[in-house]
Amino acid sequence: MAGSRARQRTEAPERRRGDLLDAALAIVVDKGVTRLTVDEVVARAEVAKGTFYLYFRSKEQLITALQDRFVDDLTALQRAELDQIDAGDWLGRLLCWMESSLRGYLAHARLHDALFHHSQHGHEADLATNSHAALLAEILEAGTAAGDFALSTPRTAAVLLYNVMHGSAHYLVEQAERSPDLVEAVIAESLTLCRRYVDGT
Amino acid sequence: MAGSRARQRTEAPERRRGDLLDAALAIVVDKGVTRLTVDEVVARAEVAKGTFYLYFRSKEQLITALQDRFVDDLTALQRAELDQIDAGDWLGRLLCWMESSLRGYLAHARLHDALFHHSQHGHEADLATNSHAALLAEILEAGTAAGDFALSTPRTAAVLLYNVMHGSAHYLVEQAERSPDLVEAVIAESLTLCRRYVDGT
DNA sequence: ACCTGAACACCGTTCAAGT
DNA sequence: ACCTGAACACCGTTCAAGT
Repeated sequence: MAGSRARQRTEAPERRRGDLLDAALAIVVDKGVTRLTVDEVVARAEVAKGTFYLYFRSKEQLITALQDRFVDDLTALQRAELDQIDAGDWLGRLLCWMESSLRGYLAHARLHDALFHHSQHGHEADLATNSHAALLAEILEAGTAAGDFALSTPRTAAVLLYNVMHGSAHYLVEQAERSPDLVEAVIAESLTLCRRYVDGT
Repeated sequence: MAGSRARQRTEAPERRRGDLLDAALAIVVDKGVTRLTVDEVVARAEVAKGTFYLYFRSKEQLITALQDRFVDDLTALQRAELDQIDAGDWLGRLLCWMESSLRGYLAHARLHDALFHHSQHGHEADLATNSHAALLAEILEAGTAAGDFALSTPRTAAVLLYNVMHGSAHYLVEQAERSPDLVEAVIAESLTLCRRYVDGT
């Protein structure tokens, strides 16, 4: 999207780095992480091969940077959605988090799958490094404090529910014959699980 | 474990294949899939490099074969555990599946992590190809038929609960300071989730 | 300071030649 | 039929030389 013509000898470093990330993103989307080569990244970004290593320590660190950007973007979008919900409606927030996460991941299925389904160190459900899971933890803690949720350890519950969401999204992405019905069924069942789980007995 | 001395010029093909798998397994455990090289596999199995390609189409197919063996072994063990539970106790079976899966994965944490946390095509929650998830689906269907579980779509529920288990196990494996307390807390919370979820309202 | 691209090292895969 | 290992191809990383 950032078309640069008549490139100067040197660019603002942040711009260069962004160009490389954008180039890598496009490649990952259509070939996956494994078949992405540094050669192709630098060709697309129109820089020499050595330049790549001025901005990234390795191919692996490039992928990590892409993952971070992906999660941060998604979380920011969701925070905006959540802000539309009435203060105090904690169950509503939880269901919103679950449903919009599932739909969000599905909307970016190819990228999500390509980025996360292979890497060495997944943040996955780690509340300390995954801002998306942390958002869920916030909701569960607040709802529990408000007396709406019957959870003895909201942060542990966040890990479990994050995995329900993440695994379900992944499952839907993998299903070759992914009918809209299947998507809706999995989302509905995920919301039922949320409701019953936080409700206590 | 299978010590072969004074190797013959040719071996029984199944034996050869097993030797290669065993060699690969040992390497994966201590270096991970990415740093496993075909060179090291053939060195450990004491065959020439070309021989590897008589038994496996590629390095990737070797990893898939290792994954399949891992899941099959684990499922077989669990089936034996489940057979010890009173017929008709479906909640007991479900809780047994959840707890013993978590403990089983943790016991083989390094291998599980090394094998599955990077691959291109995860069976993950696919009931058709993952015999371990299928076992859970069996329990949920039977328990629902018996009227013990209030699940409208047991097979979808199986996907969700499989992801709770798998994700939680993975989370525990990742946690650097994994205290026994954390393990117990996550297991207890997983069982609570199971109970509340299948119980209905 | 930032950039270049040739050279290097590593490793997955193939294949002509052996028994 | 099964096995060998040298040769090939590919690609991540480095580094001496340029502006």
